Amino acid sequence: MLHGHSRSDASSLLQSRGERATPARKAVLDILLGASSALSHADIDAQTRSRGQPLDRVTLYRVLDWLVSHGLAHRIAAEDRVWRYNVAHDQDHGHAHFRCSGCGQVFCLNELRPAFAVSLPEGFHFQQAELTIQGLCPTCNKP
Amino acid sequence: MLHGHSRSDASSLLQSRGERATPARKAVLDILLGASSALSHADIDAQTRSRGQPLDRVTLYRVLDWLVSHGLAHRIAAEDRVWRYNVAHDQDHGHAHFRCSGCGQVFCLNELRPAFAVSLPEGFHFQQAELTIQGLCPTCNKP
DNA sequence: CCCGGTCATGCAACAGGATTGCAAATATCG
DNA sequence: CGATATTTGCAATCCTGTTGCATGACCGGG
Repeated sequence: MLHGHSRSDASSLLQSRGERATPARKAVLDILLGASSALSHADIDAQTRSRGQPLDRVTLYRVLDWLVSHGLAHRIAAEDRVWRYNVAHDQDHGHAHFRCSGCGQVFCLNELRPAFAVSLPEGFHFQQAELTIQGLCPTCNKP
Repeated sequence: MLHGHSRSDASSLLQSRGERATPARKAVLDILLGASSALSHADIDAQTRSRGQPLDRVTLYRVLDWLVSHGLAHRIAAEDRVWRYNVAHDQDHGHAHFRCSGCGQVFCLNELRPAFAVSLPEGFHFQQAELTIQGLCPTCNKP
């Protein structure tokens, strides 16, 4: 998987916010920056492990929570009841997600900003909407 | 909570499909028919218990699975990673859900059929879309 | 430079939801 | 009625995620 990010991106991203750039945070953020789809805790754990710098399960959970609460990552709940994370893109306007019914991977569709006219039943108060599209990802779509 | 369903609705619904109308299925389906929002396993368990006909945890899971796989119920995964169920309404066109950020309850919005122009990235194959709206339910919306 | 406090990490134990295996009970069909 | 298939219940297990607590790293002030 080719991509243009390097370790330093993660560091500088953290530093530019005046936050501590600890090894765990740098590693996790770097992994997220290099991912092409949203990653689960298990995915990230596997990557830290294969990089030879395994993190404690709990530490990983806490780093992810920290990244989310500091606006650096975004957390997605999918049908399989597993949290998935990706780097937060600009605003947190309710964007759309794509879930592959073949492999279960979740992709963020940042471009897609569907307009829909919402008319809720009496008494309901609207706050935010999220669109989830299900289908086949490029890999699973191949014959 | 007033509603017009009775035990016999569940029975006849099952029988009209030529399926076994066991006590467990009748009870669960009846509960679902009388619910105003999607119910979790715990919700349904509590109701069977308060009715004096408690079901085994596992039996309840299996009855729910059975109902879903036979098109009688619909299963929803919410942010809290708890399955919720409601009676399946006609077609299974991807409909919309409302999740209350106050109490966590999930409501099915059967009427809402938002139109959105989906243009997926190259290689992705569309199957179905689902809209989740977050906000406050009538109860939590009261001052 | 060192001390004291704050923040981060790791380990262990736990929690809650859901699933699996297996045996007993129940229903269906010939 | 008896053979067969389906349902139910119980126990044990799994999987994801959390909490408590002690240790270790970092930072800022003297």
